[in-house]
Amino acid sequence: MTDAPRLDHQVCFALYSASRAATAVYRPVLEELGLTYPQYLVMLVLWENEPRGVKEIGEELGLDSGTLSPLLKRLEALGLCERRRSGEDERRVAIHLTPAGRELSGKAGAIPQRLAQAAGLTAEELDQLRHTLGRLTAALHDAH
Amino acid sequence: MTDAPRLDHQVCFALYSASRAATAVYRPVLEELGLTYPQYLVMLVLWENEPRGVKEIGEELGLDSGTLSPLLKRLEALGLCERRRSGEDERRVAIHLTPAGRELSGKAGAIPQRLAQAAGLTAEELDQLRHTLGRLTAALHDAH
DNA sequence: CGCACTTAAGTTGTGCACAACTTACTTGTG
DNA sequence: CACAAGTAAGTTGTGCACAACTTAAGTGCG
Repeated sequence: MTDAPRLDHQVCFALYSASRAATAVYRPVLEELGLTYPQYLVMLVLWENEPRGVKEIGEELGLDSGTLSPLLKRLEALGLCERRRSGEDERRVAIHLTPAGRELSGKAGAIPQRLAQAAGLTAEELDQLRHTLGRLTAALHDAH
Repeated sequence: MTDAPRLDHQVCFALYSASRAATAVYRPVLEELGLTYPQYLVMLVLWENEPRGVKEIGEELGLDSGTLSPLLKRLEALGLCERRRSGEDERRVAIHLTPAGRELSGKAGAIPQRLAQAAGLTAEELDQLRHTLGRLTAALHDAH
């Protein structure tokens, strides 16, 4: 057996480690806002455009209702959003931001710079990394 | 506000997405072995060298006893390892592989190639990605 | 020696991920 | 219209991650 299989494992482990390290950098900053990283991602989606259905949010983030339903209830309990049954389609739940939820966007503006500062990579390297990861994720999804 | 902060967020999200997509590719293969991805990582550490203390395994993988203690109990329940209190230092628990645990290494040998096939990247790109992720993870850890 | 300090592992509690399932609503087809 | 099929959201159960804490064993200094 060559060492090639070993290398591939390390790519997967490298992704797993880097992802956890990145969210660990975000954690103390997000804690000031009272958000977890997945909650922050949902807020980013809503800040971009709202109201949104649970399924739409899930498609943006690659999460299903099993993850999002309880998460959205927690955001509602924090007073950041409201869940309203759609009138046209009673199956849908439209997620609306509250004024407090909209306001949080301002406080969150400076957050992403923390990662850039902590990353130890140049802007070009970060850009290339993002691009490679995007291609990788798409290919992995195609592989089911 | 420029769009630079936005980009940085996307790097973090790209890591998060790629990591989940990669473990999703591993999942059905590991399911045949009855392992989850974190359990597989622990087995990789043990296949390399055993017995190991819980703390040593944790240092290799960046996990603490809060994660590893229950995980190791599940591996023990699967009959893959044994947890024995060390004689010299009664605080330590040495994790030994069972014959079944050692045998699983053979079945697991072909696993990492699946990711390579599904990745849609060249070997050089994977190698460079691994290297960049390693630098990134180290820098993020330095930033506490 | 005695006792504070440190360390290894485990426990508890919260919040994701994800599979599998349920419920309720909508849509398409005869 | 009726009803099978499809769809949106929620529920249940398992297994990580991680913070905060506990327990028990080793270490070092006065």
